Amino acid sequence: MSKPNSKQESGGEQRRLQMVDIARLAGVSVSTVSRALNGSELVNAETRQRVAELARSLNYSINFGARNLRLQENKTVAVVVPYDAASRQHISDPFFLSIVGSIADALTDRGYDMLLSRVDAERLDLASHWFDSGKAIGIILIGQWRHHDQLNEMAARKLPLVVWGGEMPQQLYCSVGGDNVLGGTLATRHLLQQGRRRIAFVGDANLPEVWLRRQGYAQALREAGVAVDPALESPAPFEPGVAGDVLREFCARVRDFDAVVCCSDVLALLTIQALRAVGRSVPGDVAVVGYDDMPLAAYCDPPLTTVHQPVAEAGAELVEALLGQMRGDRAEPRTMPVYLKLRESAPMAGG
Amino acid sequence: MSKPNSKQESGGEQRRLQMVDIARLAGVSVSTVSRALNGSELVNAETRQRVAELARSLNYSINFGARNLRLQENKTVAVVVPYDAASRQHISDPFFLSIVGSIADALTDRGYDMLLSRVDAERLDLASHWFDSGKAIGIILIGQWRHHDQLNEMAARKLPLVVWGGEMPQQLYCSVGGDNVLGGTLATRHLLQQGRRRIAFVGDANLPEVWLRRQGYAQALREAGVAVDPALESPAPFEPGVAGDVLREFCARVRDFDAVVCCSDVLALLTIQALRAVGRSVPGDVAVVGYDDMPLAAYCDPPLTTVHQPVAEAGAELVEALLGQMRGDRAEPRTMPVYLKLRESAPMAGG
DNA sequence: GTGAAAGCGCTAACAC
DNA sequence: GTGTTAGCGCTTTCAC
Repeated sequence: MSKPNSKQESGGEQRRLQMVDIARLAGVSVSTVSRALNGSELVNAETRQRVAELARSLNYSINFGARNLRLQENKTVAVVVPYDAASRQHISDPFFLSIVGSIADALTDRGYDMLLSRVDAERLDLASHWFDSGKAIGIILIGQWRHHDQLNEMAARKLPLVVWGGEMPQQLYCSVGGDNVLGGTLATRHLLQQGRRRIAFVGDANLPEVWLRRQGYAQALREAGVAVDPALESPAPFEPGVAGDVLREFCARVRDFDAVVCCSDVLALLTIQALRAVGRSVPGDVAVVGYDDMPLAAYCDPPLTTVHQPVAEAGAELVEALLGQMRGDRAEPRTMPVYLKLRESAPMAGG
Repeated sequence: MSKPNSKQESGGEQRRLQMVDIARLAGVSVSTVSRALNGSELVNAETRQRVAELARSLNYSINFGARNLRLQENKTVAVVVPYDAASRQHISDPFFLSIVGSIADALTDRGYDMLLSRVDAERLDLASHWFDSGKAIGIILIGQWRHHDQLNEMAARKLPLVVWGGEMPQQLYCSVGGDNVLGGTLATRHLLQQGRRRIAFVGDANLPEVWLRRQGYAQALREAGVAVDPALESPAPFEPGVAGDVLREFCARVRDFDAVVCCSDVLALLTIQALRAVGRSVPGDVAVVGYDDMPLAAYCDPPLTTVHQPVAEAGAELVEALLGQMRGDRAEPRTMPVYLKLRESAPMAGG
């Protein structure tokens, strides 16, 4: 036997209404209620109407747990944001947060629910839990971080998975992302056009997206006949705390550069602060290009020239890729266009 | 009869493992597997071990839908972010996004899952759907917006609900928020101390939090013997697009003020832009205080003096309030301390 | 210590 | 057109 619900209903706790209650009140069977509420043609229009009204007036809504169990279906997608376990940083980069918002919209539009969670960036594979436990029918992971390998394993397990990030060689999983190589190229080419020649690069190239952006950066330099100088690279991570330290040290030690390509707007802001701390002006002494074009980029000091990422479209694209995958489509990685947004930190008229 | 699962397993789709599979492989019954996996003392230690290992090696995780249905329990909380239906803006204010991150952490720490969704700010009551449908055991709503009344109704229905926002007169629901009156007072008092006398107020006082902040603002002015001048109030909403227009118009029309208290950091940035557009400097001509102390506030131009909200603690506080409520505690509103973070936009040494 | 069986709230054959 | 019934994957009494 079993009576999980048998504990006395305490105080004002409202017992959740169920179909049997509606059925009793409407004087029909539960099947009829079920059919009526699902708009089945099988049930008399008058009955259907009556049941629907009763349910609405009683504020009844169906128990989705039960429904999903019975139907073997689920309309929940897990969105997972990795975090740095070492620093235990909160989800805070405005770009990631914007992407999450965009996904929320896209899922809502398609009638899906969104389960938001975090996972240790060193154990991306743990995200599979959401699928294995049946809590979600698929997973959207925000960023590849350092574990391309884990992602490939997950894909090999046939996990419905889409990752925001760049397309890498030997990639089994489906990724959706901005065109990182192009972004790196656009940023660098713009600086070169303004007459800058000693261009630094800020970002941790262990991350696939950064690695791709650096390719674009190197390629633009080569096109212009400028040598790539490893001394001008600062592997700052995305976490603002650590990054600030790294950049202060870098700007204090290295001074022979006149421009910087940064891999996020937050990094650009931190770079600008570090430069000012050592008495260099932006864009006068050093032109700075950011990445992401976060909503606040236009209101910074100076307003940031930055590579615009298609955040608004990203949500829809990620969701479509996931749903497509579950319909059995080939999980082709997708790369979305990016463009350079010109503002003051690296203006048109060379500084 | 029923065979919802009968559709031929297509291609590589992995069928989800269930207890019966583990049971068969372990040569025991499902009951034993269930007990073993739940660490029941009733089952032989050796068997328990064996089953646990088998399950792990097969990547089995329990089906929570079924478990919850059977146990009449659910560890999912709905977090709902209202949006402006007119402008259909994305969730974008960094402050709200930070709060969501903070809640995500707090829920994870306590073993709860988070369902994130949006709701039309004019129909906050629709958030009750998550509870009514059994998808969530409680609701955390980010902001009261204009519908104190709807929130009261929801509370009257005994909905497990906690709202981020200010404590208002005749409030039936449980709110958790920063001390808005104090925030308004601190900001205003600081400006007065720097010798400013014509202090503008930017924010839509139809929103409870803004209304409370304005009380603090007015109170500080009165303390100092300065008259409150309605001409110095600009009811800019939180949406950056609309707010930008409102503020540009305001700054073009009204010029006899030397300081501004803004109800968010984003509004502060927009105000600074609008002031510059009409040739006024910050903090030289006008000192500006923001609200929220968003992560980027320190990196703006100029770095923002702002009222720091306890974002990191907010998540835990909201979650505790919700869980407490479900344990039957009185749903007392909670007000958390705030403080003024001094930076350049309204510095100490009067300007 | 373990298994058989009932039932959580719902849907969909299958009867009538 | 509507009711009866089985069963989705799990937990737990009850029997052994």
